[in-house]
Amino acid sequence: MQATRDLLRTFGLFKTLSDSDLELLCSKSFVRRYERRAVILNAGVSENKICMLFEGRLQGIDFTIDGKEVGLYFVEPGDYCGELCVFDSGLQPEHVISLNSSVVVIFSSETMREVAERNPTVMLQLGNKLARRIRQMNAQRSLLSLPKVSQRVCRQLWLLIAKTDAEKTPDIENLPTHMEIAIMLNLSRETITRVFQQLQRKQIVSRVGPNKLLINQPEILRGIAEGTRDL
Amino acid sequence: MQATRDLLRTFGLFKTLSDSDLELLCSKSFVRRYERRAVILNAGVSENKICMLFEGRLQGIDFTIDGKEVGLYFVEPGDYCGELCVFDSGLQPEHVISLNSSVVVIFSSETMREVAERNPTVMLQLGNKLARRIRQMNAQRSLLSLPKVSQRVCRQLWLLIAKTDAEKTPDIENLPTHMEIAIMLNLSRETITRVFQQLQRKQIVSRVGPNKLLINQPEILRGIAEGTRDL
DNA sequence: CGACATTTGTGACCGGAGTCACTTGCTGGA
DNA sequence: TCCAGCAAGTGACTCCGGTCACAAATGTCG
Repeated sequence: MQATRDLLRTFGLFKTLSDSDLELLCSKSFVRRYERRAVILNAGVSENKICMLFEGRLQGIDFTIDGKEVGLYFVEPGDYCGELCVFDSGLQPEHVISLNSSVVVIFSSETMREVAERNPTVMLQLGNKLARRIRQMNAQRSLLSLPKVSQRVCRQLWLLIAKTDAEKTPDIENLPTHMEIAIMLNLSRETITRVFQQLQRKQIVSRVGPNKLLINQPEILRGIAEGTRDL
Repeated sequence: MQATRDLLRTFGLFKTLSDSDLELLCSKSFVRRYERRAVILNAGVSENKICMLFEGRLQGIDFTIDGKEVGLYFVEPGDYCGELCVFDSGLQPEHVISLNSSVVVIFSSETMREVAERNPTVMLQLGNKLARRIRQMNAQRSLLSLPKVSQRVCRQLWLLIAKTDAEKTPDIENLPTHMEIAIMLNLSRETITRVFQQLQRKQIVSRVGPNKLLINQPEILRGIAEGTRDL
C-alpha cells in the first residue's frame, strides 16, 4: 500500500516539497504495519531503505561481540531512520525494531537521493539529521557516564517525555519496557525495576494503562536527572 | 602562518581539488602548533572552525552534568574535527584538546562550505565523515557494553593500532595516557593501569619510549578484545 | 474466559571495580 | 643536574549493581 500526500505531509522532512515531488514519493512509497518486536532494518546488510515512522515507537539496537543487546536510540513518530545509507551507500549499522505495533512509510535510498538532489532543503535536512544524531549520541554517551544509576534512569525518562503544552501534566506515551530501557543504559532489568519502584512509591511518576507513564512531579524528576537531588 | 599546497595535499579531503581551490584554502588557512593539553575547540560555542590534524593526536571530550570527563573519540593525523558546524551551523558539541604537541591546519566553516559547494566530492566526503563518525560512535557504544574490563581495554587498544604493513610488528604511536583511555571506557585510571600491568607482565604488549606501545602478540590481544580468550 | 507468554517485582548473595591514600618513576624546564 | 609536576603503580577496603531463582501481575490470543 502506498502513502497518501496527506500522510507524507505529516513529516517535517517533506513539508516544503512540490506537489510533483510528493506525487513521486507517494508512488514509490510503501506503508507497512509492523507488529511489536518486528525488525524494520537489519544490521550489516545493504538495506538501502529509509523508514519514516508515522505511529508507534522504534528502537535502534546493536550487539556486542558476545551477543549482548545494546540500545542506541528510540525513534518517535514523525522521525525516521536509515538515513546513513543515503549518504555513504554503506551497510546499515544497527538493527531497528518496533517496540510496539508501528506504522512505517518506507522509501528506497535511491528515491530519497533523487528527491534530495532536486531539493537542497531536503539534502540539508538529511545532513542536519546526521548532525542531530551525532549530538544525540553525544548526549547518550554522557548519560552513560553518570555514576548514579537512579540519575541515569531519570535522565533517560526525562529525554523520553513528549514535548507538549507546558500546562499539561507531562507524560511518556509508548513507554518502553524495563528491558528496553536497561539496554540503553548498560543496566540490568532488575535495576530499572527497582528505580521505577522507588519513583512510583514516592509518587514522582505513576503508571496509567499499559504504556503510559504520568510524570506527577516533573521538577523532582528533573532534579534527580540533573543530580541536584537524590531519589 | 598559512598552509602550503604540499601540506594541504597530505589530507585526503583535498586530494581532488583544483589548484585554484587549493590556493584559496592556503590563503585562508592558519597553521597552529598546540601544546599538550591545549583546547582546539570549545564545546557550547559557535566555533565555526574545521581543524585538520597534521601531526600529534587530539581527543574529543564531553562532560557529564556533574562535571565528569567523558572521552568521545581520538583524532589521528590526516583526519579532522569540527565538521558538524559545516552542516548545521550549530554550536560545537564537544571540546577537542591536544593529547600531545600537535600541528593543526584551521579553516573557518564558511571557507570549507564555499569550497564544498563548488566541489561535490568534498561535500560528499564531509557527509561521509558524519556517517563514519556515527558508525564509529556505534562501535564505541558497543564497546562500552562489554561486561569484562580487560576486554574493553584490549578492544580500545586494538582500535588504536595504526593500520600499517602487515609484516611489521603492530604498534601504537602517541599512546594516550591511562586517564585519557579511562574516560573513553568509563573506567578508573587505576583499573586501566592494572590491565596494562597484566598485558605487560605477560609480554603481550610492551612500552618503548614515552608514547609508544609495541604489540608483541597481536593475535592474543585481538583474542582478548573479541572475548575468545582471557587475560 | 482460560491458557500461555511476557513483563514486572522481589530477595539473597557475591564479586569486581571504584575509591582513597599513598609510593615510585618519568619528563621537562630552569 | 636538580626539582617540580605529571603519570604510572600499588594495596586495602567498601559497596553497589549484577545475577539467579523465583513469584506475581499483566497482556494477548484462541
